[in-house]
Amino acid sequence: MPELPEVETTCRALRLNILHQTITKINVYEPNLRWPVPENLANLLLGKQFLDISRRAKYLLLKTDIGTLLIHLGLTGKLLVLPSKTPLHFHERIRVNFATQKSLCYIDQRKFGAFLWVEAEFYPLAAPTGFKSVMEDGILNNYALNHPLLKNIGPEPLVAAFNATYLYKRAASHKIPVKQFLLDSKNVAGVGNIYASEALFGAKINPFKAASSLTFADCENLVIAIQKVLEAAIFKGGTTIRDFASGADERGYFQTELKVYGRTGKPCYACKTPIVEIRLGQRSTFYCPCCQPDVTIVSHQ
DNA sequence: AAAGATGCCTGGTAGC
DNA sequence: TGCTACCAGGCATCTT
Repeated sequence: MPELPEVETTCRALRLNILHQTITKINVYEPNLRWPVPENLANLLLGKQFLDISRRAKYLLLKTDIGTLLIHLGLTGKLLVLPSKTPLHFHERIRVNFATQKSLCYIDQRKFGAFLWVEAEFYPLAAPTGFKSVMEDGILNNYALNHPLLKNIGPEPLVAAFNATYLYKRAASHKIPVKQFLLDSKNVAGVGNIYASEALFGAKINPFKAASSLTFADCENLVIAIQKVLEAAIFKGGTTIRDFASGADERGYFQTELKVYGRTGKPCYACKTPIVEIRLGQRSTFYCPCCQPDVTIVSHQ
């Protein structure tokens, strides 16, 4: 499933491959994604160019002069840039053809993704607090978009606004386990199930620990761990960008570096203790009971 | 008002 | 072999 690093890698690949190319044809083979694909999508996009491509959480924002195409990859979505003559993929739902004889192919087996349209009148807006650094860092290229799906999303994990001070303050009012806290995009954008477990391992924090009981030091460690694991995955994804053009992108980016996710019963890389799998908020959660001890306070008389 | 819990969408796969 | 349960991300909706 595409996590934030995959979406970011896709974003960068699209930027390299399809910016400023005139759209010549749009085929919608399956209009019933998570929400219906706008019926007039082809009319809207014909003759247009994508002038800017950015990411917010796990959403891709492809901007034209009249509006923005908002894409979410869902569970199984994939965007590939292929030669226009490439035969239709079995699970291909949408294809956007360019004058350059390239095509943007949206392949999504389970149709959980989304292709939505946001009129230009809803942007640009002043960047919300904390997002200016995105551009400054040169890591991401976000801009504000006034859309209901985006407006309640918390800070991007890789920007300066996401720091221990923010996290400590935010977590203080949330009594749920920190694992679930991290999965709520209102708290931090785009941290999915895999990276939540991985980051907690990196920070040596038990996933059951109440968010509100995190110490400031916990938050410092957690911010660093989240950023480290995401950046490492993005770096890895970056080395596979060429695959987007060849269509040979079948590898996934995170299979190599996972330390706890999916490693139930296997020895912890740090201490050899078997990794434990539990359910937390209907989600698989993995941790090392030795490296991430449950720190429930036991009172002694 | 804000936090937390639950349900839903699809389709492949594991287990029987 | 054919059936059911389960799982995934994240939004909508309901409850507290």
